[in-house]
Amino acid sequence: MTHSPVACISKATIFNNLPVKMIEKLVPISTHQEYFPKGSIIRQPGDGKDGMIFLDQGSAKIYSINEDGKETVLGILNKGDADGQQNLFRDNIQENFIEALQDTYVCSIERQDFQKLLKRTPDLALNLLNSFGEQLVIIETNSIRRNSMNAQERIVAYLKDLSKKQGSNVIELKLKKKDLASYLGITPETLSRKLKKLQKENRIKISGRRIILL
DNA sequence: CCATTAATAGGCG
DNA sequence: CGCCTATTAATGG
Repeated sequence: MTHSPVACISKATIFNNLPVKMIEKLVPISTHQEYFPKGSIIRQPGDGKDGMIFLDQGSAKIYSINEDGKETVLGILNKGDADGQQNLFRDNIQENFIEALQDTYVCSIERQDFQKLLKRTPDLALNLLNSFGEQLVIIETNSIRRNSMNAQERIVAYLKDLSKKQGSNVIELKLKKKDLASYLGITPETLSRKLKKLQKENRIKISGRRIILL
């Protein structure tokens, strides 16, 4: 498959309102189409990688590992999504893992290069800021849900979000159920039971990773 | 196929 | 609800 850097960058939502001219400026400072097979680690603590990444193809999960060796899924990246914008501004130590859920192609931009460009490109800064805001809302929403909603409510809320986002009552789960459970802050067992309960109550229909909202 | 991982089930605190 | 264990299903080589 041929790869156009411009097209690739355009797909990244943080850059999607930028004129082509500006995107072209990004091309020379970006690395394109690094390939990560399904299950491989894209980023991890101590890998020395510095900068942001975005997904050209595939999907990935962001997670951290606590003292007990258990992982908490913090978020999902889908095609066109970006992560690590913070790294463009501050010298961060990578504290999370990012793992490819499918065969994934990743493009990236280094902080140093980006900062220079940012200084001459105010529109870029604006877009980035908006993107930050969105992510903040998502993270906050999930955080609030974890604190104030019970397991079943969180599951339903999540399913509704996804339905809205995918524009259909038929939902395709990108995450394994154990990862989804982690993301929702519950155990896989509880997720499994609640889903079954919801199905029994005729609120959803489950077939594997496909769930239909009724 | 076999081996490993994921999902479900049931019991218990 | 989470944790533990057992069983079954799915996945990958």
